[in-house]
Order: sequence, then C-alpha cells, then structure tokens
Amino acid sequence: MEEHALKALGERITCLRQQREWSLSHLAERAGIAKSNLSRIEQGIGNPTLDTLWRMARQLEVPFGTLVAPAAGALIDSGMRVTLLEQGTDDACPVDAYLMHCDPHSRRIAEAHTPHTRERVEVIHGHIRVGPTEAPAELDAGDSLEFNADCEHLYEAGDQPVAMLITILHAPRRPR
Amino acid sequence: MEEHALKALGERITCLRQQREWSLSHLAERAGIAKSNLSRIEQGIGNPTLDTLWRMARQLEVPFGTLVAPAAGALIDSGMRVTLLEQGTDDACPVDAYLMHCDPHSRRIAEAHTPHTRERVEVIHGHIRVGPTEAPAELDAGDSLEFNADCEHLYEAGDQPVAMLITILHAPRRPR
DNA sequence: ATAAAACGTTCGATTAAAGGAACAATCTGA
DNA sequence: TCAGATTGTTCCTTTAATCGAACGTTTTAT
Repeated sequence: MEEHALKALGERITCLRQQREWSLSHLAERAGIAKSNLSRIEQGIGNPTLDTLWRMARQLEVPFGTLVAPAAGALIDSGMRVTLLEQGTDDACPVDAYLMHCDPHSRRIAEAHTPHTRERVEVIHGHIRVGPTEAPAELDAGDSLEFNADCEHLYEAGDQPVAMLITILHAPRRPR
Repeated sequence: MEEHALKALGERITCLRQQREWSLSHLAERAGIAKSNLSRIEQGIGNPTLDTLWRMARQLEVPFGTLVAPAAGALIDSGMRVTLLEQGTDDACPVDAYLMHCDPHSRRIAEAHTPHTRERVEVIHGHIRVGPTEAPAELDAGDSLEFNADCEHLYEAGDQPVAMLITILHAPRRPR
C-alpha cells in the first residue's frame, strides 16, 4: 500500500479530531480503541483494520468513504485532492468528470484552460468560493455553478472539508 | 464491529468479482493478496486491513467508500449501474452524488422520492432521455438538467453506452 | 476414461495490528 | 510552589490478520 495514503489518512484523522477539540486519548476512548493504536495511525505508520477505521468514522460522524477515499486521488495542491471519475468519449463535446475534496481553508488558483472551455461544479458538502478569480461565487451543499474556465479561476474552501463534483466541458456546448 | 457489516462487505465483493467474471484466485492474484485471505473476507469472517481493502478496490475499480459503505448501495438494474460517490454531511441540505452507467437502450422508471427532492444530472458521454415520466428531456454529452424528483421519473439510454453524474438533493435548496 | 488444471476452503506458521502499562512533558488547580 | 491530572509517545505482550501449502472437489482437455 502506498505510504503517502497512510500519511494522508493520519493527517485527516488528526484534523477531524482537532476540529472537534478532542484529545487523542478522548477519541480513542470514545471509539473503544487503544490510544497507542490511534497514535500510530495518526502518525501514518501501520495499517489499520476495518474495525478500527469503522469505529473512528462513527465517532467523528464522517461517512466512511470520506475518511479514507480522499487519499485515493492525486494531490494537486495544498489540501486539495482530485479524482478522475470518467472521461467522455464524445468528440463533439469531450467531458471530464472529477470528484474533488478540499481541506478546510485550502485555496488554489487554477490557470486558464483552452478557449471556450467551460467548467461546472456541484457542491456535495461544505462551503466554497469558486469561479473566475475576479468574480467568484459562494456555494454551499447542493449548490451548483457553471462558468467559463478560459481564464484564471479560484477555489477556496470554507472552515469545513468540502466535497464537490467538477465537470470540464472542453468544447462549447452544442446548441439544443 | 458489527458482524452484519462484515457479511455484507463479503457479499458485495463476491458480487463485484462475479460481475467481472473473475475467479476468487484470479482477483487474489491481481490484488496481490493470498486467496485464503480473500476467501475469509468473502465469507464475512475476519476483519480485513486497510491495505487489503485498498488493493481489492483498486482491482475492482470501485471507489473505496462504495466498497465498504454503500448506504444506498451499488445496485444493479437492467443494464444500469449506479455507484455512490459521496454523501453530504450537511443536515441543511443532504446531497448524494452518484456515477451512473447505462448500457445502450437500457430503460428504467424510478419511483418518486420524498417531497421536494430534486435531482440533477450531467451527461459525460452518450445520449439519454431523462426527467419526469410525462415530460422527459433529451440530453447529450455535456448537457445537464435539474428536475423535481418527487414524482415518477425516467431514464432511457440512446444507442450508445451512457455515463452520467447524478446528484440527489434531499431537501429544498436554501434560498441565497 | 483419465490426467491435468483450476476452483474455493481449511490448516499451521509467520507477521503485524491491537491492547496495556510505563514514560516524559505539559497543563491544571490548590 | 507543588501535587495531581492529562497530554501524546514508546515499549512489551497478546491477539489475530495474512501468508503459503495442502486439501477435496469440480471443470477442462487429451
């Protein structure tokens, strides 16, 4: 298994724990695991059991997938991870679909894409400021936005972890 | 850990494996784990390690979260495969994000969801007729649609395989 | 028909994850 | 100030997850 993923998992757990202002000992006790075990996991050493992860996700009130899945994607920038879900095969309108996770307060400025490229985002949870750098929008869970991505654009997470779908439309949408 | 969850996990892995028409031995070899290990896991006995689960998810090409916690589950219908990508944690607006694949000419009529539930679809590739049964829309790659899902609604693929993102908004969107 | 291969399960041996206690360092309160 | 509690880490022990091999069975091929 990839060492980086273990480290990312540990950091994520530490982050979630500290958000709740819990001590390591406290979370370990709540979850019913030894604090020595939790300590090693947060350090990114070891290889936790499903049971251990399960108990922690329950106490942190985090969907199990989000606890470990964000590590699956490529880390593109400080605290932001992107996973390619699917690439469109349609030449007339090539579409890339991504799932993106952002740590709290993470921020990224993306370069302009090729002309006429549009980008669409849908927020699953959290709060994020996103859009062209000079005119970003504020989105919450359930909100969506479509904007021209052929200019510099911004992603900036709020004070909670953010999950969002991103679709990149590499050609202008065909009029219907 | 709950015994039932372990059993469900095992059945899910068996199902995913058989969908691909792989033998237990084959998946074990691909994933780089002992087949004795995989056998135990599919039987629901034991408590697999993150590393083990990770390797299996990679080979099955399933997002890690859906492997262990498919709350809504990855359900198989006539030629349609749905995988849960992420569940929103925001109580104010719980969002479920799915990736859906449809075989050519597959067709499905979904029951009405709870009142005020809305559904948003984004087509990655292929052509599909989707929306309320009495007024479906025709979408191509790059198109999107949002509609009320508190009534019977339809999915009907064209003559090519379809991939699409589906987000289900379980509460009315908060006015901004 | 019979051998060969592959199937999934079960069995000990090895490895490592989880638990428990001791540790120094830090924070708390009298 | 000083005792007590709590922090997170590290050691050692216990437990069990993983591995490799052997097993009986089924499928395939000659």
